[in-house]
Amino acid sequence: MASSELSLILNNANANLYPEPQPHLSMINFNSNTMAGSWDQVNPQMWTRQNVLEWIGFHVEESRFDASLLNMNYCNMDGLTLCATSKETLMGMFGQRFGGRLHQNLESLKARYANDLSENTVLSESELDILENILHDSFPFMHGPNLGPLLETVVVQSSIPTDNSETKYSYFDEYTNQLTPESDHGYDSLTESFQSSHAGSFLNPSSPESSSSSSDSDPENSEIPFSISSKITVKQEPGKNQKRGRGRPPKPRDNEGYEHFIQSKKSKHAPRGTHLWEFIRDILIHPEQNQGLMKWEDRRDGVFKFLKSEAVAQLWGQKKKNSSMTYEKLSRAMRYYYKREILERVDGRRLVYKFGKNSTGWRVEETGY
DNA sequence: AATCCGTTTCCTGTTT
DNA sequence: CAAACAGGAAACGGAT
Repeated sequence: MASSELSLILNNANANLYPEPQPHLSMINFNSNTMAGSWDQVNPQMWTRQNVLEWIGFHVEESRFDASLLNMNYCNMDGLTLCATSKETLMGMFGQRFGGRLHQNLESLKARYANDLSENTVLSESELDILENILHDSFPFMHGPNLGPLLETVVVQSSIPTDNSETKYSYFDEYTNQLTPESDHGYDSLTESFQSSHAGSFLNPSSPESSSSSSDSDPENSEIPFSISSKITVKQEPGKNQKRGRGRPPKPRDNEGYEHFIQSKKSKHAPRGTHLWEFIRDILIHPEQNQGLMKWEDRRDGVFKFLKSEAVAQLWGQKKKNSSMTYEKLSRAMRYYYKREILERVDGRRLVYKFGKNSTGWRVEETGY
């Protein structure tokens, strides 16, 4: 291949995949390992505040949403409260897109546990009254008609089966071509220009935590607008079907979840740029951008192939500011992934690899296509 | 300062 | 024969 052609490919691919560094992003890392957290194993109605935070964080990561625009007050609620929140309200709190996305995902999670719940989640009249009052308190900006659906969410939706096909990941459609699904290290990608143009206005207009990096973000003083589960309990047969994690829940201590929400990016594994496997994944899931560098061999199984191995290596090197990167060296790093089960071996097929169980963000269900 | 992690570099040998 | 694959060993650079 002529070197000019190669450099053209590299420049285009890099420009497409990684357009502009975006310093304001990635201020928050909700979960450095980016897999769904423990919330994924638990009925949303049983989520602790921590679970809710992790869940929001997961979606922030996954959609590469600019977390600094979140109003943290809106994130401080438990699962029951969350489940009681209507789509409209979520959109009001988190914006049309992100709120809608959260809602969609919440619906499918609720549906997943609908059967368990239908027999247990019955609120008494008095509980309903209390709930209604709480909801009024929690959403003072909402009036009459909005609360009806909110209540219905708690009482009715938990028993709705998975029939609302429209909700199933359909939110991905509008993101599909722009989003890099979750990634634990917030490196720049083509999603970011998208981010900045969509994350705007709705959130955080008055949030005290918004951008101030200084001393004012004091979680102790932040308001906690929602708390239902602390005042109301869902009726359950004692000891029956209590779908919650084993043992003692992670030490919560009010507002610590909030703290964690803010801090985790700083404290845990800070961003170190992308990992190789994420880089590869992102090439694959943006086929329109990848200049024929790689292709899926089996999309569902996560099997893929290098078409231009040296070009990919150059691109990787370019990203790491290492002009001497070669496929030979890159492939050594790939082979290290076998042990960690980020990749699986594919025997007898040259330049073919397969994503393993410890990789995320490449599946159809995750990317939406 | 020490250590850990995820590579990067180099190398020898094997397979396709 | 060339290109890939396999992995050991050691070095490296960033982060904790």
